Amino acid sequence: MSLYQRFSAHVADALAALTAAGDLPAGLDTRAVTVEPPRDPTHGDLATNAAMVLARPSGMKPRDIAIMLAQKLARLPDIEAAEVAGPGFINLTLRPDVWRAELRHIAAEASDYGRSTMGADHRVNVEYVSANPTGPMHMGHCRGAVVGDALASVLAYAGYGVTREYYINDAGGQVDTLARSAHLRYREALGETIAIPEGFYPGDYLVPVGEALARDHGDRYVGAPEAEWLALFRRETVALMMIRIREDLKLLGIEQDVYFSEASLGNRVQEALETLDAKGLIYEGVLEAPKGETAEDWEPRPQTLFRASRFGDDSDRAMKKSDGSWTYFAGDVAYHWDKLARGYDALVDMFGADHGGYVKRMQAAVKALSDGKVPLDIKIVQMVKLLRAGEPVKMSKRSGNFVTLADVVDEVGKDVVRFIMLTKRSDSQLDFDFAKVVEQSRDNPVFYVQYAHARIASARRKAVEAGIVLPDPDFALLDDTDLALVKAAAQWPRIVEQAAEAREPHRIAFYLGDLAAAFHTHWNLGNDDPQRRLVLADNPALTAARLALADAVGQVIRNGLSVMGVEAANELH
RNA sequence: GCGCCCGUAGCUCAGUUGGAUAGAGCGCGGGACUUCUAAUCCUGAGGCCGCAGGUUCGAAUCCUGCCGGGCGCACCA
Repeated sequence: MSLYQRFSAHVADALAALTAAGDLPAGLDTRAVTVEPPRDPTHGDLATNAAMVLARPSGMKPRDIAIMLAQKLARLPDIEAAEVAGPGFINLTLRPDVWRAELRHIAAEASDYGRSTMGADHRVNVEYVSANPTGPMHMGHCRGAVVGDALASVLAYAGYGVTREYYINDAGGQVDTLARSAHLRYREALGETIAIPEGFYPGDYLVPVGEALARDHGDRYVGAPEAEWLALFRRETVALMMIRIREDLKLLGIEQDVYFSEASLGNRVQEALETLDAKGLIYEGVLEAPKGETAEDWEPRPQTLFRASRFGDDSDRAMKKSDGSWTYFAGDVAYHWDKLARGYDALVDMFGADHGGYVKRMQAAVKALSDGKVPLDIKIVQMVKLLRAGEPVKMSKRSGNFVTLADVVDEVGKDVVRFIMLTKRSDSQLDFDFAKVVEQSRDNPVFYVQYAHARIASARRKAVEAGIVLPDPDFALLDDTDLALVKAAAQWPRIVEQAAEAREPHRIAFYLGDLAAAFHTHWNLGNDDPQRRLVLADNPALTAARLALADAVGQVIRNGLSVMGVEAANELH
């Protein structure tokens, strides 16, 4: 039980006692009662809004409730002061020993400090990346990959059962184009001089694919009609591309649990359609022409439609094209139907910004298929603008000349890429400047956090080098200035729960920045006052206590970084 | 025309899901330090939270309507 949960329970107990004594009416709804650290630290360590929330339903004045509640809370041994403030807040100041105990708690829990049970008994499927297997990973995929992966980690850390999943779009026309492009490279590998026509994939990455195909099949398919090789080339090329993609993802430390092939859906598409049909949600019809800009080639066509508009979408959506073949959407419906069948309590999809228009129909489908029981949360990930010392990096998709994920990881490192991708809310645009992200300065949050961790490690090294014999730490030696650091570290369990609840992993990065700042501030006190330094050669007892304090901060930084998929450094170069 | 996202300090962004006097970094003003706990630090100024209403004890946060920016708008994936 975290510190916050403990005091939450104290407040609940106090309210129950007041109710039992007849000071509060029975049956009050206390769900809106919160116990949180106030924004302004001068207001104490914790504050509760209980009196204000309960004023109306109890027909009492907030201050009257607050005074009664504060008196009860003030009697608790862990609480130094309980004061009524403002419109009816109760500000709680905890005894310093509470923070000393928390310090022991951090040390004891170590890498588990901050883990939560909030997600126990809940299984969540997080689908991310899901890049088309038509080329290696480039930077466009990178952010969704990192954010999705970190989100999955946050949820796991918060106790959810998490499946990390990748949907392979290996069934559409793009994959045929890929197979044809690979066939060209195959002929090239056998000695032909080829020209790559417009509309084919021109990238060099298909050269080794062509070589592999040539190795495996000889010249059997050189002059053969497409029907003889297309399916084979499609399958083998996709398989090779997926190997490549998984290697790329591994460079970022990402390994997903399930790689789900669209092509493997088979008759599940039909089954999903029938499931919807049984609910009366499928019909043959003609969609209205889109308003506004008149599409030049629009004409009314009868299609098999899903009544998405009943579930909040703007329009009904086609499951089958006018020629009777499945739409991409139909496959995705079947895929989500499959996920539902696997028994998840919640689904999360990461979408690129350009797929924003797809959100409502997907949610409509899941709502329809699960009878509204399983929420589908779709997170939109905005573009990353690549810069080099302030100048935009030029990319041309046509020539196949894009910045690959592998190149970027190679240049700046996995940890930098991952951290930077989490330094902003995922639905806002992000600048990624190759120069800035490796800069060693206060401006660079990666460095700033790593530097704090490295300083902590170096302080202990220094104590050892100085030959200081450290006794067991006695936290009674720590004063309020030291304990302020514990308060910052003790926020971690809350941050985990908030990030999981909001499904916003960037909160971890922001928190670590704050925690690092608190540590650096504490460290800097030693500049003016040598007695405030962590390592004091003439005071082994205080050194031991301060180093243990620093270790606790280091532990929390490590825990946070590990959720982000970033390694903590013990020294920087 | 419709839908979604966004609008917070000069700039880049946070903002504990409705809490108290709205925060951080950069930049700007002032100061400290000639060092190794300075790969800086302290401090100050800077705000109509796009605008106008509404909901309530209380709104940057929720609702409505405008204004401004981005994205998407039948069979592609």
